Amino acid sequence: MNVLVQTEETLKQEIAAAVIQAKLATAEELPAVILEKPKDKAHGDFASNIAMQLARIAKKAPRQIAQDIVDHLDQTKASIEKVEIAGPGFINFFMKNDFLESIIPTILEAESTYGQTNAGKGEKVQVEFVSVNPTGDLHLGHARGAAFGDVLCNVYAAAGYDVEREYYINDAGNQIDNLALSVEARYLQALGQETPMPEDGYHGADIIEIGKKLAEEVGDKWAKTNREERLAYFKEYGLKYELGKIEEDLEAFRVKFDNWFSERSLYNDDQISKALEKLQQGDYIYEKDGATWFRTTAFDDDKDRVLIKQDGSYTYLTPDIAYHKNKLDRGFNKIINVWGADHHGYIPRMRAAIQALGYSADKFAVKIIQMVNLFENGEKLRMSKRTGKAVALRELMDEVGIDAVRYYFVTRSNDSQLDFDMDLARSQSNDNPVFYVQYAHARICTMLKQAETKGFAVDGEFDTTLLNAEKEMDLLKKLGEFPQTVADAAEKQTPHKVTQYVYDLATLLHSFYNAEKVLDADNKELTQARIALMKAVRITLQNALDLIGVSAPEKM
RNA sequence: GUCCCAGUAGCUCAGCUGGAUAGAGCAACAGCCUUCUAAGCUGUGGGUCGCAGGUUCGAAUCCUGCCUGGGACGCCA
Repeated sequence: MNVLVQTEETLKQEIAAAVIQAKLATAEELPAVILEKPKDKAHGDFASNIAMQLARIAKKAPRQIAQDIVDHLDQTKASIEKVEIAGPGFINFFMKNDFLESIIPTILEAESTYGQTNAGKGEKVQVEFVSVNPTGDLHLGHARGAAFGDVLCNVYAAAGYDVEREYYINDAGNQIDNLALSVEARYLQALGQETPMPEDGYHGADIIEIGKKLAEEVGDKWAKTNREERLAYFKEYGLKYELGKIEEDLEAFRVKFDNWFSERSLYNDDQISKALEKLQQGDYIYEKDGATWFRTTAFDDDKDRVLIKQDGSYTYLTPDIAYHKNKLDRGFNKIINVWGADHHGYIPRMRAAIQALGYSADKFAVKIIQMVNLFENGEKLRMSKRTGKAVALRELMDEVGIDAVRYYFVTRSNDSQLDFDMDLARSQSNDNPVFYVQYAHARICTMLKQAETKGFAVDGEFDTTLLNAEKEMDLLKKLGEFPQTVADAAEKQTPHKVTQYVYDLATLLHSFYNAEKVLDADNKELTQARIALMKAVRITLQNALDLIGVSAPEKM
């Protein structure tokens, strides 16, 4: 198990015991003991604010309380080297260094599994993301959602959750009919006929491509047949083409789904009417103005929502409710939807639906991916699917590189808008932090190769107690944090914490590299210990990069 | 008008459940390669944490109001 976490737990227990022994509070009154890792090393390895928290209960000055706690603390049991009371009443703990000794062996043994925990206890989680309508290319904004969703899933899996990735295919409804009409227009144009695009048509280059392809494959065959048949064929043709392209692009972006869920399948076995029935049973449905309404205001929505329009067709919401029912019925403890910022207004009605279906609202979570503003030549570019001028994911991967794009997108918090500068991304300069991290990994690989040629045993015995330099201690502590960082990232659904972590670790490695020489023929013992340290850092860097979906090159 | 997100260094952004002197990268400035990769390291300068109240031992963080930017408010999807 994770040594650092264990040390922390023991310390917490000892503090709690000391508080009770010192009669500062009863077991019932005692608040949860919180240990933080101080930013400033002068404040020790852990710091506790328990004395301040107890000020009211114990009716004493915080510093006096802190002193009482320290007096009753079993320092040996908690592996404490030194305790200090500081500031308004913080207790700073300096731990014995031996708590770091087991970190390297732990990592070397765990190897690619280092960082994994059972924090999630096998809880079943489903993440639905991307889910772009199959009517055009994936663009920049989708890339952000794809990177976020994918890394979130990786993090979940590493933290011991049972996670499934799903893509919801909107293969029914209006937009698909529009696709057929757009394909038709492009097809006829490819045959040389003057044909206007439909009003709500899709203007992307991919549709032009489909038109040309069709014209080449079948000539004017479809120009002569009746329109209904033609459109039906074009719909399926376009759908298949677009989906294929999306899947291909995503796979190139290193995103693979476990499940591609078709909206149409909901129609096939009456899932929509069953969902409607369920709402009906709860009396959340009523008729008005010739339409069928869902009383979402019963669950804090602004207004009620139409489910069945006057013309008898469903709104987008209706099959979506059935879809969410389907997901929950599959037994997930939590379903997470990753949506673009423009859909955030949709959350209250979906949450209402979840509750009206009889599920607890906290099983349902939405992660909103804020907009990406694209800059080129210092100018902001508009992203519009309609006009087809958006920068495609494919283009990004070709020009910027997959590693850089993925890394960049998961560096930022999902609910912050971000600027993407095409010129900067293209430049491949050292402005790009992904190289910084990859370089750290490559550096270690080079050292390890050198070690072999210089006759050091790369898999030999080593004594970690020799690692006493400040930079070595910093590295060890950081290495020990990794499993907790991953577990935190999963629990808080903040994959960017892993990116921050890997960057920090790379910084410590570079700093260490410049301060200390690893391969030293005059000090074989220390060299062996440092080689082991380097191996542990390399493994951790690689594992973290794997979570982000970025490659860990052996040389650069 | 209602709702959501954001507002932190010149720029792009971190800041965990409230904690000690608010951080990083880029940009600026000054150093470091006969020694394991300089895509690196070390140091310096740079801040009314949008504004005003409140909560308390303590607020960038929580609450209220306001300001600014973006987005959403369809029997579209």
